[in-house]
Amino acid sequence: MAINKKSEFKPDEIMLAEFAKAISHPARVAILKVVASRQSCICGEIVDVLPLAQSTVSQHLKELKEIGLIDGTVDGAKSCYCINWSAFEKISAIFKDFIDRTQCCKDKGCC
Amino acid sequence: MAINKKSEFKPDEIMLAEFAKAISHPARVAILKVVASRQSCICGEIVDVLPLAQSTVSQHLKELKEIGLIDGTVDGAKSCYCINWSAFEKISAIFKDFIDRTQCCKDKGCC
DNA sequence: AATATTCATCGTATATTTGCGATATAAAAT
DNA sequence: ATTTTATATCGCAAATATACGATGAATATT
Repeated sequence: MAINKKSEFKPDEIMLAEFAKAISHPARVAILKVVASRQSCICGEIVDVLPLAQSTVSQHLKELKEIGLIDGTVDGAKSCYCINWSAFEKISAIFKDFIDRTQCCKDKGCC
Repeated sequence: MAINKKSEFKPDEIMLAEFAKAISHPARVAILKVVASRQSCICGEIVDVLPLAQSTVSQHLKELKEIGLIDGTVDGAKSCYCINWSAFEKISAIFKDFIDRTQCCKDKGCC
């Protein structure tokens, strides 16, 4: 590949693609659902309900944390994760905006 | 990796992840925007506005076609692409449903 | 008929992702 | 003090994704 062309696109296109990538693996979708439904939970609880090794789950958690969708705080020997709701809302808005703007092309025949 | 664990997740989690993957690259986001804004357009027009080689664009178009987001029809020597609106709406609904269901965890403290 | 245009596909190189076991670290329990 | 528990990180292997040039097939132009 040699060169990474991603940076040559528009900032909003890059941002949307990055957020989409964050939920582009069923494990991360599942993790978000578990964390959201329990308000907060420790890593071990997530490992228990996923068909993945602890180290793999930890890696997915790290990715979700890096994109900002979840927060992780150390609680003794445990790590407690929860949804970062303000980030979640911002990302949701970007998704909905993309959908609406695209949809508008169908309805109005313009953009 | 040896084993692909994706299939061990729930169907709706797999579906959401697949759709997210379809827009997880800025090139594909850009392609969708171009195709939608012009109602339909030929491959060459997309190549003209993207910083990618023709073969690379063709590959991204193929991915979008495989997930169903766009339709492609041969028009002489040219290939004409357009948004598959019914697929787009279905996918939009899946995204919005995920967002709403997650959001509900914040508001109601349950799921 | 010969040439040019348009585009999909193939082959290839490189980068990234996915997944796991092993290990390290820190806290908790014994 | 030792052992157990919880989790992050490292190192590795395999799978996927990204990107391009070359080629082929089909249509269009000359």
